Amino acid sequence: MILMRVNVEELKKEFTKFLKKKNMKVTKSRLNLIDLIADYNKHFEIEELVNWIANHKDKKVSRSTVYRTVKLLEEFGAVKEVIKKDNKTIYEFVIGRSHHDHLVCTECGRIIEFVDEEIEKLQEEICKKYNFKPAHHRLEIFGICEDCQKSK
Amino acid sequence: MILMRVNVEELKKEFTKFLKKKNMKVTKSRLNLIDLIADYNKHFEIEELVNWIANHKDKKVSRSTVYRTVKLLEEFGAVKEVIKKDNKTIYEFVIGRSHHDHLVCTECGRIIEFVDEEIEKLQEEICKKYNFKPAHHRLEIFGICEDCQKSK
DNA sequence: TTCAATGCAAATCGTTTGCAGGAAT
DNA sequence: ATTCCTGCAAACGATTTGCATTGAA
Repeated sequence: MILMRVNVEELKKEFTKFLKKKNMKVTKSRLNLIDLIADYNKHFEIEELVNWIANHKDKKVSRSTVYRTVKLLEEFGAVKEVIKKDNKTIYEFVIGRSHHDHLVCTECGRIIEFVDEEIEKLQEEICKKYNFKPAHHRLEIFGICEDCQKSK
Repeated sequence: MILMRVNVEELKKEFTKFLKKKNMKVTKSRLNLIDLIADYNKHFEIEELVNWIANHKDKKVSRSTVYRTVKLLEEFGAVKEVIKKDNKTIYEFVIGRSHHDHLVCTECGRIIEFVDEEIEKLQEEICKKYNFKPAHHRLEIFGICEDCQKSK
C-alpha cells in the first residue's frame, strides 16, 4: 500500500470548511462517513460499503446519503472513482496518498496499484500539446494476475 | 483521425470465421451490424447507435441484438469500451486503427484521441514487473478542452 | 424559525434475460 | 430437423430522486 499517515480529524476540518464555503450544512452523517471510509481502508463499491456500515458499525448512514456524500467527497478531492468494471464503480479514499494507477485482474478481481512518474509526466505533456486542462485521469490495465496465471 | 483504410468485407469474413470457430451462427444481423458501425464512423453509445439505426437505416437490428453483438465484437477485437462516464459506456470501432487513448472534455463531451508510444511501453514494463498478463487497457484524461476554456 | 439534509421507497436508466417465433445449419 | 438467434417486453442492478421528517443554522 502506498498509504501515508493521514490525520482524519484534520481532513474533517478541511471538509467542514469546504461545506461552509458551499453554504452546505456540516452534518453528523457527512463527518461520520469520512471516519467510516477511513476505517474501511480499502477500495470500495458503494453497495459493499453500505452493507459493511449496516452490519458492522454503530454510526449508521443510509444508502442515499452515502451516494450523495461520496459525490461531495469526490468534488472535495478525498475520494476518486478509480475503476469502472461490469457497470460497477470502484472508489478509493485518496487523501494522503500519492497518485497511482491500477492493474485489474479480470479473473479474481484483484487490484494492484502502481506508481509511474514517467507516465504522469507524459500525460501532462499530451495535455499541454492539446491545450487541454486536465482535472483527473484514470488508467486501468485489465488482464490476468500472477496467481491466476499459475492456477490454470 | 487515426483511421487507416479498412476493408469491411474482409473484416466480415474474419468475423464469420470467428463465429464458426465458436459454433455460432453467421446471421444477417451480426454481419449487418458491422456495416452499420462502420457507417456510423465515430465513437458511439449503444442507445445512440440503436436510435440512429432505427431512424436512418434500412438494415434494422434490435436493441438486444446490438447489445449482444457488440459484446461478441469486443471479444473478436473489433470494438472496444473506451470511455466510462456518467454510468455510460462509449465504444469505438478499433479495427484498422492504431492504439490510442482519450482526452474527454467534461464540459462539452468532446473526445480527443492521442497516441503515445512511450506510455504504451511504460505500461508493458509495469506489467512485466508484476508478472501481470495484460489484455487491454483504458486511459481516460478528464478535463476542459481548449474551446471550453476560451468560452468562459 | 428557517432551510437544508436525511431516510425511505419509488423512479430512472443502462443493460440483461426469458421466451415464442423465425432463421441458419 | 435441429439448434441457435432475434425481438419484444419484462427483469435487473446501480444510482437518483420526491417527499415527509429531522437536524443544523
